[in-house]
Amino acid sequence: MRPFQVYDTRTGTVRPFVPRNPPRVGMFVCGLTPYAEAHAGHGRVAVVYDAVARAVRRWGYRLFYVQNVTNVDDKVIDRARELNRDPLELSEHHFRAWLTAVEQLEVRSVNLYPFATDYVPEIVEQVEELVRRGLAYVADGDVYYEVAKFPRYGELSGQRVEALRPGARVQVDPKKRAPEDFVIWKSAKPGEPTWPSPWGPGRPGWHVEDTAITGRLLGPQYDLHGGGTDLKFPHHEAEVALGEGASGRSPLVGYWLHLGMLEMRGEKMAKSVGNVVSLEAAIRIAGPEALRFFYLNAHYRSPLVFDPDRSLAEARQSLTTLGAPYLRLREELGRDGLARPGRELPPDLARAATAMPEQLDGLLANDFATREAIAALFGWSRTLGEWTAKFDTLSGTALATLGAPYRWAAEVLGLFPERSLPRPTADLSSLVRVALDARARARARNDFAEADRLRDALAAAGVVLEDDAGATRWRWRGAEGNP
RNA sequence: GCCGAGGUGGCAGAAUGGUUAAUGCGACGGACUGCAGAUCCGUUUCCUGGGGGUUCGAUUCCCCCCCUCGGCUCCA
Repeated sequence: MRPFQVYDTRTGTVRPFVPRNPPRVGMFVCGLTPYAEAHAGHGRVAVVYDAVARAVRRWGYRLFYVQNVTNVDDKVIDRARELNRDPLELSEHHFRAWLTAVEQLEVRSVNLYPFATDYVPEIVEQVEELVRRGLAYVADGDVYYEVAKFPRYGELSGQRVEALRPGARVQVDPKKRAPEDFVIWKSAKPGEPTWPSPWGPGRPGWHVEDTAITGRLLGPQYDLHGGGTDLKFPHHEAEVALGEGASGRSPLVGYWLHLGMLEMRGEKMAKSVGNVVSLEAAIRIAGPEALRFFYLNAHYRSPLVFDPDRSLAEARQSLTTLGAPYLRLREELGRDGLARPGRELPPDLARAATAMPEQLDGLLANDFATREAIAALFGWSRTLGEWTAKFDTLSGTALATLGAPYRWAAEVLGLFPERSLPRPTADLSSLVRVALDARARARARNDFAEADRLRDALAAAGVVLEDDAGATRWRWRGAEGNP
């Protein structure tokens, strides 16, 4: 297991990571409330924690990664009512769309997406335990957590209960003993999905679902908890109070990893502002590889400016530059294979290539500094710049050696997925070659009108040409992740 | 008001108590092209919100102020 360090919000410091039960690591990330289309900010959550999970696994830990789905809550119910749809069906629909989107983004590391409604028995059990311990009280079919009974409340976020401004955004519920108390079980209202409970039919409050799920799947104490920084308070603070209150053990979470917000030209991305770019649209505009690159091209804790007119185009250009040598390598290897004869690498270059993955791990092991790793990868692409013209002289093994840093990026950062490889369709390739020959002959007799006509026709068929010194290269459009 | 995260070149965005403050985008120039594109090479010396302090030295550490973003108890 490779040691690494990580910033923990609770202590406000970067600390060496020490799992509770090595090599096992439990990680929970607050997932979607699928009441509407996911937006580009949600995509950052999916991609960043995916990269975290990939790295932790690469470093030899046995990670179990859970991302919950809040498929029943006020927003889901309200929205379903507006649309005259069933709430659970509505959230199921948006969750499916979410899965489709994140799969395009190469998010492959989540072990389980538990739905809140599948954990109602665990939720009820936890609420009962809290009532039994005197930390929660029943009022008219609702159950509230009594914050005053949990002295550590506020430790995660640094909030002092007496300094809060009650009702700043949310109406204070008159049934509460204190404004800071929060509901953990809600009595049924007409037309809402409900479940039986000792306090009558009702449904879970928001915060408990997470601790009930993690209690069941990860135990009373686990290692990593992620989510947007906007959830730090009250949601994560409430999770601490619930989880530690119910189990009597502290801390609930070893390391809290909070993700910076995606900012739309200095404003938060929000439906009310009307500046939301849906995740699906961002994927369509940028291409999934470039969008993933965009998210990882900043430190996860920093806010990240998302300018729809610039960010995605810039990410796409950057990724093309970064991957250009790798694209060439894969073209050569895809055609001739590893056994291809040719020159071997100068020893220092071979050594540099072999050493890169370890260096990249080292950079990432410092609080998941994906941006640092990407900068180093750009350095590698620049090193290969002068070699790209000579790739056709190198042996297959030499080419594979040069590709090591990119394979690291594919494994850990999820860049350069296999699907962006040139399509190896030999029969079509021979047809393309026929057209290229015709075009070469046209050019030889200076018939450029005919040459351009052939080039345009090939382009229309998805074949991109590059005239280079002496030779014309071609590849399928989309090979660089450009649909 | 309180809590938290931030403020770095035209833009995005790293890092650091100390020679030229990464990297990318953009821009400009060049190579290659019939042209275009892609690719490659080079240039882009005057960039760390403001004011104090500590220090031989501060962008980094401390204090005050300004600004932005997130949160303030079922919230986008």
